[in-house]
Amino acid sequence: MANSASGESIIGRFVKIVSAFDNRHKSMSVAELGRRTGLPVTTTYRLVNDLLLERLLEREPGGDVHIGTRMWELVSRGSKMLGVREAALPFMEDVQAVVQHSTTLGILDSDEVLYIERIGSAGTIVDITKIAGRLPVHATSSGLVLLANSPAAYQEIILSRPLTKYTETTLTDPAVLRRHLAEIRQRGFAAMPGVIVPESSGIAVPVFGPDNTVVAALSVVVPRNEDNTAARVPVLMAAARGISRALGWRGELKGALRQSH
Amino acid sequence: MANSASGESIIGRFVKIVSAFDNRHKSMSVAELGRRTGLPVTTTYRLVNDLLLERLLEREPGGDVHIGTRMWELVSRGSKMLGVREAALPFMEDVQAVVQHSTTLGILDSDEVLYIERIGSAGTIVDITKIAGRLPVHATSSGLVLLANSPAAYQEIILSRPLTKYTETTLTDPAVLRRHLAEIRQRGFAAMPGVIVPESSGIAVPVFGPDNTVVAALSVVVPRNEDNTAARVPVLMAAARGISRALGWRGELKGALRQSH
DNA sequence: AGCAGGATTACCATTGAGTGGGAATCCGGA
DNA sequence: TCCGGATTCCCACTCAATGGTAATCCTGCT
Repeated sequence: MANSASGESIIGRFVKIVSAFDNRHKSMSVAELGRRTGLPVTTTYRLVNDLLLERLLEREPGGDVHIGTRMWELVSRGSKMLGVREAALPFMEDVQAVVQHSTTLGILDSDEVLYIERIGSAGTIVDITKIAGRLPVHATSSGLVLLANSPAAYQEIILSRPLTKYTETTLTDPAVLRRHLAEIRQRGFAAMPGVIVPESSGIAVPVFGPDNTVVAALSVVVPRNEDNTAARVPVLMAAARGISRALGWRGELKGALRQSH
Repeated sequence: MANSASGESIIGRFVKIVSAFDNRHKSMSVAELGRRTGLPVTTTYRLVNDLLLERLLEREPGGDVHIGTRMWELVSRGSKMLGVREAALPFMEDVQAVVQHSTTLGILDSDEVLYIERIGSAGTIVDITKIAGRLPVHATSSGLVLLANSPAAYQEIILSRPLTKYTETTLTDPAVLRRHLAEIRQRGFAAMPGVIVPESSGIAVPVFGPDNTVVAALSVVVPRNEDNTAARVPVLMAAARGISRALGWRGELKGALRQSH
């Protein structure tokens, strides 16, 4: 589906171009953009011009281009995620005020955890979480909470793959994980010490949507030595319930009704 | 530049499609999408499929489509705005804790103010500001702060157009506005009672970037009757300085140096 | 079940937008 | 001034994109 010799659609090339920008490369010359994407020079320039016309890219004085405001605007107006993020923000601040380290909000996206918001006091802990960053489900507390509340079929897909062992405490045995997931589902939270970075541990709880499904995971990352789980879980749970309610969740009514059938 | 009868590029159509989604229409059937965009049926389906492949759009169980996670991710990783937003968030929370009404962060984007973040207590005041919302520069405190710190040429472009008078207090006379802008630039803040909605008034201050230019405006919206400007300005200014510093601003050094030449 | 009306997919001839190599031009630094 | 890279211009080729029409799939209604 494409006019190009390499057989890509314009949409594909568009994604390539936008993907060329990241945390470390927020702007670059068109020539460099061409190099990074591997697209032919002329093609790059033509496409970039189209994008500039639509203000999806913007040209800065030096000649370099960067992702345009329009792009952000389009996404923000129509994206469903913004609802969750906005509803969560005040509660996250509350959690952050108490826990003081690093509070994150993550959702499940194509077999990984995608962090859509993060609050962290200036110079805190080792926390590799970044906004719009991704981490594997099996090695994060958020991921395990999300996985535990996913359809069984999905769980099996994840569990049946080779799981990377990041640290000594990372769980990689499907059987052990399955047991853990059941526990998490029942207790309502996941506490994972040093699963991906040895020095810090994460605690996560589920956030519910109107239809009683889990839409996100709220979590805190704290230094492993002061990992006071018992005290933190209630704080997180209260915040998560607040977020859930703001999203239109009405307690566990539905679940109860379903059981009565 | 397009294959289409109507003479649009694919990029243009892509924008049309994404634009079809907004606050009130976060998901819809492909057919409706076609209607809203005015694109031929077949074309819509083909394009949507391309977008689904790249995960820029996502299909939900019912068959409706909505803007994909990938879209948000791409933008968030490369966009320059995120830096400002993230740096500002904690300070905005501080302001919000004191002022209690509604705190916003806005930037200048093609002759309007684009609000990139907003915090508001649950049920507060009349405040039409929305995240990713736009308002005219001449009728908002944020807009006036941004305009006051823009190149003179840009100011003149704005002032030379017909300016809508939203309420009795909206300034529309170029001469008066010019004087106001000078004042704002000198005093370092703008306080506008009921410029766009009669019942509420806004106070805004500039946020500086590393090169000492104004990159955003921090503002609060309060009920007009308790418009305690004198008390609010220092709070805002302190926060704005904090944000600026987080962005790499180093006081007014550069300005001072320039003067010494 | 059978039917109406819309959403979705399949088919297909047509064509001009997109393509990309190459050359000319425009920079900024040595 | 010269040089190397970035950017723009030029242009012939061609297949991806186009957009009708028609078939098929749903879904709710009678």
